[in-house]
Amino acid sequence: MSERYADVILNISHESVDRPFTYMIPEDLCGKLTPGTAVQVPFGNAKEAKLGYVLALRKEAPTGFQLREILGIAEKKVGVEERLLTLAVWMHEHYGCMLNQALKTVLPVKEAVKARPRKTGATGRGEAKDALLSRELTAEQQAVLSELRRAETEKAGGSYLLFGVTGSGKTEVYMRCIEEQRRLGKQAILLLPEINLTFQTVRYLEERFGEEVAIIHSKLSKGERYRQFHRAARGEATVMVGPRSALFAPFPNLGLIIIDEEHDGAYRNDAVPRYDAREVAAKRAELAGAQLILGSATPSVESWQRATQGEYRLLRLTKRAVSGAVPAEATVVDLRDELREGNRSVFSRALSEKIMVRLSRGEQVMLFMNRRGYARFLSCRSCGEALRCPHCDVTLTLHEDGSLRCHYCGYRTVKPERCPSCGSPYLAGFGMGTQQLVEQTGRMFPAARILRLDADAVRGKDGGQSILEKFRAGKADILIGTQMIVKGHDFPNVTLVGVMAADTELYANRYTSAERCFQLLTQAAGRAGRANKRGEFVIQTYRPEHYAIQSAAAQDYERFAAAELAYRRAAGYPPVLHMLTIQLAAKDETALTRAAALFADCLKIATALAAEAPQCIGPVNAGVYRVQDYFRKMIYMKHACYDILIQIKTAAEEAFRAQIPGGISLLYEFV
DNA sequence: AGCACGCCGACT
DNA sequence: GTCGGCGTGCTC
Repeated sequence: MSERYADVILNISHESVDRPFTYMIPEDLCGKLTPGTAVQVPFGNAKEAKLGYVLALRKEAPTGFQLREILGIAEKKVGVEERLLTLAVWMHEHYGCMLNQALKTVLPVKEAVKARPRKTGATGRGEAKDALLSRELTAEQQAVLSELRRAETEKAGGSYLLFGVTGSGKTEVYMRCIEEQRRLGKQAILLLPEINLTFQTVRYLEERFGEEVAIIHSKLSKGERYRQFHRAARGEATVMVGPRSALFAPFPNLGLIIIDEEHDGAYRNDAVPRYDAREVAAKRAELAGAQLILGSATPSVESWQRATQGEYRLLRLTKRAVSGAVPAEATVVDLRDELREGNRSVFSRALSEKIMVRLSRGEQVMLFMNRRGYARFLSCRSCGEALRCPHCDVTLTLHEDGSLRCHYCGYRTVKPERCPSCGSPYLAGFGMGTQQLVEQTGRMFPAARILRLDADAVRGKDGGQSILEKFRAGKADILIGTQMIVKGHDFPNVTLVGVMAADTELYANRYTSAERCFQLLTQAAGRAGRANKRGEFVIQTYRPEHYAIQSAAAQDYERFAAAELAYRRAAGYPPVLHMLTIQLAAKDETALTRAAALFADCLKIATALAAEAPQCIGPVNAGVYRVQDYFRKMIYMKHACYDILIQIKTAAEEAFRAQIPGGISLLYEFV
């Protein structure tokens, strides 16, 4: 071995040392290091040795440095598999985070926790058996599987979009694919949105894969999490199931990555690095030569476009594998007509009639309203001023206990007696929230037992579990809530779902608002009617003609996707063009303005040097300009080629950092 | 991130 | 004269 030197990345979160350093490899470590090995190195004048990771081995040393020696291999650290390291570098470049932040993401647990006696799983064997396998596959499932198997023998890898209606048996297809990989001696990763990682799911998977499945979820302790990753690294586990972070399971011979409910927003990490698990999964699959399967009944438009353009192979499951469940019957109510006819209540006549029917039959109702609190804002009837948060550029939400709260920063104050700007005592609440909806529902249906589930109800005690259980047990007739209630939970006795104001989502100032609206409505529709009871679904709206509402009512995904893609094309939004958003934030507004202008200049210069010029918008103030006393400005860059955006961003950032001292935070996100 | 180096104010 | 403030700059 003539590789006498190693490039090491240090485990220090600071941009000034966020680059590799070259060290000599001492005699006794020769041949023992591979990319990803955790090592102890001397650094600067630091008294203690620093932890670092070998990034690459090299034969020649760079000149101009007095090289120092690696002290030794850091024990009790899981070495990073080489490809995972490559993945970290890729994430560093694509999401604008520091290398060591990317590393921390890729190796979620670095430190071994003292080995504790293993908890014997509370998993009772046998009970979940009936819920799974041994069922005959449908013809469609067979076809999908043989398609996947054929591709596997032709050449490893490939990406697939499994577009399957609810109840078409996607999960069974996943299970068979995972078993196939096991037979081939390869490992598989199954990603699920956190909300789907329920006790039942976990038990089902353990039934199916026994000791070979490693499951991670948010309630796991750090030590247990570490153990699961360690089992994957040592080959004790061959299947990793979990949320986004399960993507980084250190499997040596990964053969398959499945992302279930791929449209789910939970696949975007909201902390640094702001990665999209679907993109990272595609990259990891590419590096490992593994197959990638994205599954959904309502795919994201990005994935749909890729599938229709042949980048992903489209696999369809159009028929329900389970007989009985019928899609809910939808009614769209135009709220403008209600007002015209003199109905000033929040319940349209159609909705209140349908609620009455359910109540008389002893069936349950869910009402969805995407705004918590009592009233959206409090404003003065004399001068028109609304009460605003002193730290953010938003109005304060009125809560039923008389408090005024900021939903951005958590600021709280009591409702004043008089208007702070003119002294008038006439303050009135506008815009209804869930708390007021509970009140109004109680007035409208005095006999009904009502429960509320939103972020406020969830806070504290058991995270809303008792509310859900109470409702499931039939101890209430109507459940009122925010989007929390439409995700995941199934209540067999719910036969009516009402969306109080479908438009709130549409008016959100984002290019994805129609897609979000469609997804929420589709999920809400899915809550109505199970098995033998036909469900009904009522959408109240001021824009009944909108394609998101029309296609959600018709439960026609493809119609929605076509309309949405046409809109994205016309407006030049993703996935037609890639869009990089750059957010600059600072407490000092003047410094921010200066920094934003400087960044824009750096972008201009970087653009001039690049082969192709992206479209740049901004700097403009963020939709909510100030949050928690930080001012925020945005710059948007759009271009058909992803790499051009990365290249220009990287060059601009370098020039920018050379000129700006600090106090300005910079955030990148591909949207 | 750490730690040293360096160049100006009040102390035994 | 020197002890110590933290601005600036470097670490393979």
